[in-house]
Amino acid sequence: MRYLCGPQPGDLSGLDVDELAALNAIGRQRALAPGESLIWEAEDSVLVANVIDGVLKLSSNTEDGREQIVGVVYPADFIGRPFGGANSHGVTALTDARVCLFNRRDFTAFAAAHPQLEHKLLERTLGELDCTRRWMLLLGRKSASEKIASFLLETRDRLNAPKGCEFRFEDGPETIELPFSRQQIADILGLTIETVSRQFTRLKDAGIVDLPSRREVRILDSAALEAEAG
Amino acid sequence: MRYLCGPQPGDLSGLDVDELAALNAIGRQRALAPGESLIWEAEDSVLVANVIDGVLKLSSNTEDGREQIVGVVYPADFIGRPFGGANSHGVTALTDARVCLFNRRDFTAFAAAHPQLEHKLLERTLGELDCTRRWMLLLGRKSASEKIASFLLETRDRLNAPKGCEFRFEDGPETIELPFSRQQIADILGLTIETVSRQFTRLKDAGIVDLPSRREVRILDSAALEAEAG
DNA sequence: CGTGACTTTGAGCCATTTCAACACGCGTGG
DNA sequence: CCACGCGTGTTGAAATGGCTCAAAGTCACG
Repeated sequence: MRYLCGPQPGDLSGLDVDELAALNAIGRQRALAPGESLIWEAEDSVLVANVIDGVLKLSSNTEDGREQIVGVVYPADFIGRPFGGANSHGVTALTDARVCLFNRRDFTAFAAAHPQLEHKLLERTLGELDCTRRWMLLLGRKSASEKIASFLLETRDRLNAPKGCEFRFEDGPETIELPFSRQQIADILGLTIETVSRQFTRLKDAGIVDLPSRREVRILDSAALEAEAG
Repeated sequence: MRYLCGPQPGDLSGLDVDELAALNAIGRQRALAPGESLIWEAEDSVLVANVIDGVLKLSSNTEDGREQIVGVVYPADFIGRPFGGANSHGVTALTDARVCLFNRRDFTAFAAAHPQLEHKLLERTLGELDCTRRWMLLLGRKSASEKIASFLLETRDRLNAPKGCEFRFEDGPETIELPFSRQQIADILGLTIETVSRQFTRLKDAGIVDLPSRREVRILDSAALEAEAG
């Protein structure tokens, strides 16, 4: 069960090599430091971007400052609204990141010339919609412990996503390096930072995970985690 | 602010009339009674459907029976996974409904022949993704009273969606006819049925709404509702 | 080392859930 | 026409999971 959205079957890497090169040619690259936001400037300025490297969050906020992270994007993911309306979510780098920006005019023209791209984008977007909807079950109906367990499993799978074709026959204790602070985990799961912290120490005390450092989690008993995930 | 997803700018009604007719020709119509589910049968059987009439829910469930409604679809909305993977959510009629079903083979062929359709579908899907993400803020971060207020405003807007081009200059007390039971409202908002009920009577006691019957809500003070929506 | 940001831990509280009883509306059948 | 039963909704009282507030602990970095 995957929630946070990663490379889908309709990954853009499925594009022709020369198409990809052409696409990159019309974009300009930009580096982001952790905490830095991509602001969608003027109307016909930057509207779409492709993540080259790093991890970014999409977030939604209430007027009084509460935040909900509504998506986490990894390399090869697309962000932005290719067509139509104003952009609706903040986009902020969680790690050092590089993105490739396109302005609307160029991107629209490119899409028109390459129906293949639109098709891939559609497949990708449908996949993300599915992921996002699954995540709603977690937000609306799961307890704190279920949320944490689901989150850890999800993040492990996401970070282990096959980059090449390495298969992983052995899955003993795996250490995952979280690109998130406790506060960000709380904002992903709809919890408070204290609850996240308490759940982590509970899992550690139960021998289900080990916490070598603030940003590392070593899963010792993934069966137990899966049982907790609900 | 709109959450539940309705006709987007990329509404399929933007298709040519003859294209729409051709699309309808390759589908078969099916009627559903309230509570009846659309099951996605064999691999290359029904995979996509277009809502003609009625209201349906998309829902996600935990193994132990908790449910979260992850989307509500109205006439002219599309449901299903046009390409790739297994369908991930249950689809159940909330009212009497009619849908137009397509099997994958036909639909894929049609899409290939009509790039316009894919484009519209992409716009539509991007819009739904935005709506769904906004809904996550509600699920993860809002209190029961904020959820209820948001829900009522959202449902009012959705049910009042312009069918023709009638503008509504006067917006005095409006009665909305909910296509949802209390339990379904709870499953949309990630609450219990009791909490939903209590919030409704609180709003009634405060003079913000009137409740002529179980399925009707008359909004008396929409400003107050908006203030509560967070 | 010292400073500041982040994290953990504790204690009390409160919103929502849980559990349980009751009310309403409506169709069926006596 | 009324009695009955059943699904649905409401109301109450008690329990509780997660939140809030507060303080102490860690770590990275100058």
